[in-house]
This record gives sequence, structure tokens and C-alpha cells, in this order.
Amino acid sequence: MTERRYDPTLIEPKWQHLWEREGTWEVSNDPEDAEGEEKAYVLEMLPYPSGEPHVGHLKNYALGDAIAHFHRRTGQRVLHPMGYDAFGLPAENNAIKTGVHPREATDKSIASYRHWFHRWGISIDWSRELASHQPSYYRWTQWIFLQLLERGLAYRKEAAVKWCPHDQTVLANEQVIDGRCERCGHLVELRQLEQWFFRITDYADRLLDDLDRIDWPTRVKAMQRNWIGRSEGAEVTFRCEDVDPAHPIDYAVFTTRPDTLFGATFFVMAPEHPDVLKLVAGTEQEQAVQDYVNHALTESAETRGDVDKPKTGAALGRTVINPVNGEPIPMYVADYVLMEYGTGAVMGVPAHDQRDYDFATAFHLPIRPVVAPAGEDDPDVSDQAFTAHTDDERLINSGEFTGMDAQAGRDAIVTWLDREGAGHASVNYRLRDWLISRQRYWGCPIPVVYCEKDGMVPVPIQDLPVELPEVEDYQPRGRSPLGAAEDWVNTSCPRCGGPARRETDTMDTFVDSSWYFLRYCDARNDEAPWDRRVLDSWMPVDTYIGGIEHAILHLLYARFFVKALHDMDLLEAEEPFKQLFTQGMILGADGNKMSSSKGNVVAPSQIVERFGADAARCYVLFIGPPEQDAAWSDSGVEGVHRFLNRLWRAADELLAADDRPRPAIQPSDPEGDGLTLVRKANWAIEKVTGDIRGRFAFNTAISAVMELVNEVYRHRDADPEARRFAVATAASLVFPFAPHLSCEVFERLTGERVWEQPWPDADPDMLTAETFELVCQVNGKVRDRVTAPTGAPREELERLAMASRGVQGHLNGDQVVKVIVVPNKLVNVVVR
RNA sequence: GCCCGGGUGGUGGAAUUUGGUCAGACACGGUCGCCUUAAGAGCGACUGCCUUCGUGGCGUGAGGGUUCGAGUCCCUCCCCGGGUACCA
Repeated sequence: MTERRYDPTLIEPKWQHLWEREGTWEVSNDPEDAEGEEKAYVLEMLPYPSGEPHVGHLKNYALGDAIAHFHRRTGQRVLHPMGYDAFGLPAENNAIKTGVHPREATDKSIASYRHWFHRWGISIDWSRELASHQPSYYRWTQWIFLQLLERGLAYRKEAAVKWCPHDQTVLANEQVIDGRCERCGHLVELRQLEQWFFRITDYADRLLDDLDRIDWPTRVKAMQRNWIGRSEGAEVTFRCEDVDPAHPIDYAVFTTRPDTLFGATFFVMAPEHPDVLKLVAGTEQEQAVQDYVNHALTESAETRGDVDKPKTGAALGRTVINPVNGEPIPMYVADYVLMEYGTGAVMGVPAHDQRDYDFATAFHLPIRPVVAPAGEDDPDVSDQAFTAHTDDERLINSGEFTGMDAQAGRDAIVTWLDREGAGHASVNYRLRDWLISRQRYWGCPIPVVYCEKDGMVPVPIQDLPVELPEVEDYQPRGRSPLGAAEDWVNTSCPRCGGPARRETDTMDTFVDSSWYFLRYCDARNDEAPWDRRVLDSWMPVDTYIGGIEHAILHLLYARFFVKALHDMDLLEAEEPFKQLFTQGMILGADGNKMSSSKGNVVAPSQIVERFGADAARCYVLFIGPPEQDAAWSDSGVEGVHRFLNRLWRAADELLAADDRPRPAIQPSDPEGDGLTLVRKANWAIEKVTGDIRGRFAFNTAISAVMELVNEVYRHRDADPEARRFAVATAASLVFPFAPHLSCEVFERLTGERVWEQPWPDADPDMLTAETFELVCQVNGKVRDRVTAPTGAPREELERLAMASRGVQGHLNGDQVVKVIVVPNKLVNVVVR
């Protein structure tokens, strides 16, 4: 065979077409086909199609593909599908600007993504492809919505919601970052609106507890725990008898420190609390309180949220009774108390809470310590005693509870409150229900209608999908653009047949992506979202790969969906993603996040055109540990390309001498350089396998193949059969990272399709040499190295070391105190 | 503040499983050589710092400690990145 240059533009399309023609990566749902094979569901987060894919996508899919390929070749039945998260704001904003239907830009972008996934040679089961904007998909998104509605997990309520004045839509709490819209950065306002919610708070405990059952990065788990924010404590009732002693009003507060109840010296309500103005009506405090509340409500979330801001507030001129000691304490309104958390009111315990301390100092309120280290009965409160915590804290100044250990006192006080009907143990969450309505066009319509007679009526399942109507104007004007499609909005009530109007809000796009991994399992099912038997055969996703930016939103919502659907008996799994892998970002060459304004964007298309898909894929995996961020380097890609080229030429040299394709079998009794090569090849098998399995260390896996190839170059005179074995092994091992080159080289050498070959097994006999270099230390310093037989007993190693010249030269006649022998490694002689 | 990560050459990083030699694999960059009319590609050698070149000294953010032996374990601290925050 004539010499051939490594030309990715020739070999890559060749294999891509073959895989496509043969549907190589399609996997059947028929249990008959499984033949006892284990399943592996490998999934990368689906892309939001916008323009062309960028290097982050390349890394994401190169990672997932490597894992999918590895599982296939180790005998697993692999589901590796692809789809598009097609609804969303960028396409819609573009439509507002250009007047072109968002579907057009979206479909164009999808075509581009699809093209590049083929061009990168990602092993996708294309028969399951989906996009969330297709009626055949969102029909089932609506179906799931109706299931949630039926079980009370979807509901409508009027609430103060976060409103983005720029995007003209409400936002979920999770989409508000530092008081600003996560998408456009505008300050978020509060609006009182009737909106749709999903009752995710019902699942707070399970979402928290089940984190212990999944193999996710600790930091993602920590973020979710943080977000759910479970606090254990007690609800305590304070009674206000000032306004009308005949009709006392009870105010509950939540506290995590019921043990400090005797230290409450004041009581504070949030400015939004509905009773604040009622409490001061007609009193001399009315004007001052009114002014303060107005000020607090108009203040931006940002200013108000500033922890370092001095405490402000206004006295209400009323008191409440502390249930434990009957003491009246003054009431205030202050903006450091939030209406959204707990009950919107708190007890002020300045001796044991920083914020209460600051407030008490500003308003000259008494500070009474009630918890102190054992033996201290009069701790110094000027010094913020609450910050110090010791193990032996006891209650002081606490009536009948005085002297109890803090933990026991806490329990005793809660028990007492319960008995007296003045409180009970309670748990609070930071997590709020998920607000899913959006006043935008490009989303999944909410399938309900409003009838004058029957009120809110769900659209019957047989009428799904409620298709998105065509409109002229995509601009939201404080209400959904869907409202303008009069023909669509006006409909008849499914219940009474009378006139009705459709819901015009669409769903948050996170709803679409909360169940797509379920649909892949049975993507072409027209009768149901999935067949449960099929679904259960694939779920859960074994390995899920994506960016850390989805640590809270998407991953929490998807977990909620799976739990809710499980409770409806629609699937077996209780967690969607058994193992999660969060990849790091690829930064620009300057170390900054890639952005067109910085001019540091690397387009994968350019790299693929210049060096080929294999080099591009290998490079993004070789660049560093995949979970870490890494800066792009042009010379780095060249280096990887050089390596692939060297592998190609190593094969080419062999083929130039003998181009008969035949299985590359390990020579039975290699010697000399041949033995070195065979050993190195087996070492590489062991190393690459270990690096992929268990730890996703693709960077070191690739470097091991590089070492093997370097070794082949170092021993060009070795026995050709040993070289053939080494080169074919390198080609086989590099398959998950550079599949095209791997296929081409492997086929030319052996006549076989590499993906049909089982993953190689290392020959244990070739993993250890007969001898090793024994390190001989004296007092921990290396003084000699001698050759010793592998597996030699301790005594022999000790004898060899003691006899070595280096050790003898450093004993200096000192007394040998101890000899440490580490088999197959070293001997350390300790002398004095 | 609280919760997660992390700090190793000029650079990205390696040293996996239970602490076990020689820290720095692999790659980038650099220096030199071969090949070439030349350039490029390719091939090969060297490349932590210091050095009075000695079988020399110093080196994994800083300081302590445990150990025959520490990048790896423990304590104290500093710095960087991320998440979260008047959440009671």
C-alpha cells in the first residue's frame, strides 16, 4: 500500500457517513435485544439552539461521547440521544427585533447544531431526536402540567412576584440574581399578580434527603441544600392585647433558637406585613410608621438587602406578651425583617443575634443574655456575646429553665410552649414554590381555559396539544403576546360549551427541560408520553454531563418532576440522574470567559476545518481535568494534532512494509525492545481503562496513549509484530476520544471495525517485570538503587539493601535502629 | 458571615487506590542539533531554582506537628475561585 498522509478531511466524513447509513448508534427498546446486557444511559444536557455551537458544546459532547463509547465497548447497551431546548427568550427577542418568527431562527439553529454533531462524529441515536417546540413534544409537556394540576401540584394564586421591566415578564425566584434579572440584568420589581405555581415546596424534604442517595459533586449538593435552606426551630405565639383587650391578636414568629426566648426584649414586623398599618391606625405613631413603610417599600431590593446598612425602623407604640414570662415587649416595624420568610415577624433577641443586636443598639433597647458558658452568670454583652459558642452552654435568666444545658433547655421550652398552646416545633424552608407563568410568546401554552360559568377548566387530554397561535407582534406589553390572537383566545368551555377564554401565559422553559430525558426513552410514542415498561428499562440516567450553571435551577426542577411523576405511579425512578458530572468552562486564550466583546471567542468550526474533529475533540479533553475551567490554547491543539499524526505515521510505517490486514495479537514471547513495547501497551490499557472508569481522567488517559506512541517511535527496530500490537492498541485505546482516526488506523492494520471490538484487557503477566529497581535509603535519604526480583521476600530485600554500596558507605558504623521494608518498592535503614 | 473548591516549573497540568524512591508524567513554550538551496514539516537532545558544578544545596501558599518517610495526614494562618446571604 502506498504511503498516505493523515488527512482528517478525508477519513472523518467517510466514517460519519458509514455510521449514519448503518444507524450504528441506534439502540432498540425491545427487551429481547438486550440479551442480558447491562444498560447505560449516558446523557449530556440538551443544548439551547442559538446560532452555532461553541467550544463549550464541543467539550460537553466530546465528554459524553467518550463515556458512551467506553460503555459500549465494555459490553453495555448504551442510550445516547440528542435534542434541543428550543423555546426561550433569545429567539423571541430576536423576533421582536426582526419580526421574523422565532421558529425560523430556532429551526435554522437546530439544523446547524445537528450538522455539527454529525461533523464532530458524536455517536448519537438520531432516531430519538426531539425539540421542545415541536407540538409532538409539548403536547406531553401540557399533559404533565394537567397531571400536576389534577393533584394540586399546579395552582394559581395572586402573589407579590418578581417582575422584570425589561423582559416584561415575571421571573422565578431562582432567576433573580442579586435583585436583578439573570437574563438582562435589570433591577427586578415586585408586582401583585395572579400566576401559576408548581408546589415544589411539598417535596422540600425529599429533595433534601435524597441528595444522600445520588453520586453528585459535593458542591452541587451543597448548593441545592443551601437553596432549599431547611431550618429547624419553633413557631412561638406572641399575643397583642393593646388594640382591643377583648379581642387579642396572636402573632406567630419562627425562631431557630427557642432556647433564647427569655432574651426577647422587642418584637419586629416586616414593612409588608398586612397588620402594621392596622396596629397604628388612629395613633400618634401612624404618620411616622406610614412614612417608614412607604420608604421601605420603594427602596430597591439591592439597597434594602445590604447587610452593612445601619438598622432602621419605627416604633408601633404597641406591645406583645412574651408567652414564657408574660412580659410585654415593644413592637416595631423594620426593613431587616422579610415578609417572604417565616411569618413576616420576628422576636428580637439582641444578646444572641447579630441583627437584633444592631437594632437594639440603634434603638436603645435592653440586651439580656440568656445563654452562657457554664459558670458565667453575667456575661459581657457589650462584646456581642452571641458570636461565641462553646460546648457547655447553659440557660441563665430563664425562669424555671435556668441552669439547663442549652440543647435540653431548647427542647424543654418547646415542650412547654406546646403544652401551653403558645407554640410548637416547626421547620422552615428558604425554597419557594416554582412560579412557572411567563407573559411571553415563545413557550409552551398552559392548557387551561377560563369559563364565565365554570371558572378555570383544564383542556381535555384528547384536545392536546394546545398549539401556539401565530401572532403579528411578539412584543410583550405587560401581558402575554398570545392575548392578541383573538381567534385563538376565544374558545368554548370544554365543560359547558359556553364561551371561554384561553390562558395566555406560557410556561417557563425550565418546564420543558424538566422531563426531556424521560421522553428520549420512548420518543416516538404517539399514545402516551412514554410506555412505563420502556421508561423503567432505561431510567435513571446513569451519567449526566453538563455545566455547573445548572446546579440549582434545572437539576432541582428535574428532580422535582421525577419525584412527582413517581408519586403518580408513572415511573419507578425517584431520582433522574444517578451520577452527575459537571464540566468546567473553556475560557479564551486570555483566561477570560469567551465573549464576542472581548474578541477571544474560538469557533469550533474553524478548529475542525483546520485540524479535524478528532484533534478538536482530543484537545478539549486533554486540556486539563474535565471538571476544571481551562484556557484555550492554539498551540495546544496543534500539539494534539501532532500526536494524532504520529500515531497515523507509526501505522503507516508498518503498512509500508507489510499491508496485509490481520488481527494484531500480542506476540507470545516478545524479547528486547519488543517486550518493552508489549509491556508499555499493556500498561497503557490498564492506565486508560482505570482513568476512564471511575474518574473521568481523560487528560491522563490521552497522555498514556501519547506515551505508548512515543515508545513506539523510540523502538522502531523492534519486532514488527510487537510494533503492530502496540500501534493497534494505541488506535483502539484512543477510540473514545478520536474515533475517526482510530477506526481508520485500526481497520488498515487489522481489517476490523474498532467499535465492534471489545475493549482490550491487559495481560497481567505483562504488567509486572521480573525485576524492579529497589530504592535503598538511609535515614530517609536515597543512597543507592539495586535490581531486585519482583515479589522477593522482605528478608531478601533487606539483605540486598544492606549489602549495597551506597548504604554501606553511609552507615558510618552507626547502630541500625530499625529497617523498614516496602515490598517491591524500597528499604529504609534507620541508624543512630 | 456561612457552605463548597483550590494554591505544584515560563504555561496547562501529573504524582489514582491504603503516606513510600528519584516531585514535575504528558503537552505547550524555549534552547540546541540533524534533515533541507531555504522555509516549513519531521526527527533527536536539553529545559524547576541556586551552584564555589561536589556522589552539593533549596524546592509543592506560610508556620507548626505526627512519622523511619509528608505535595499527600493533623493544627493555625494567608491568598484565589465559586455558591449563598439582613432566612430570624
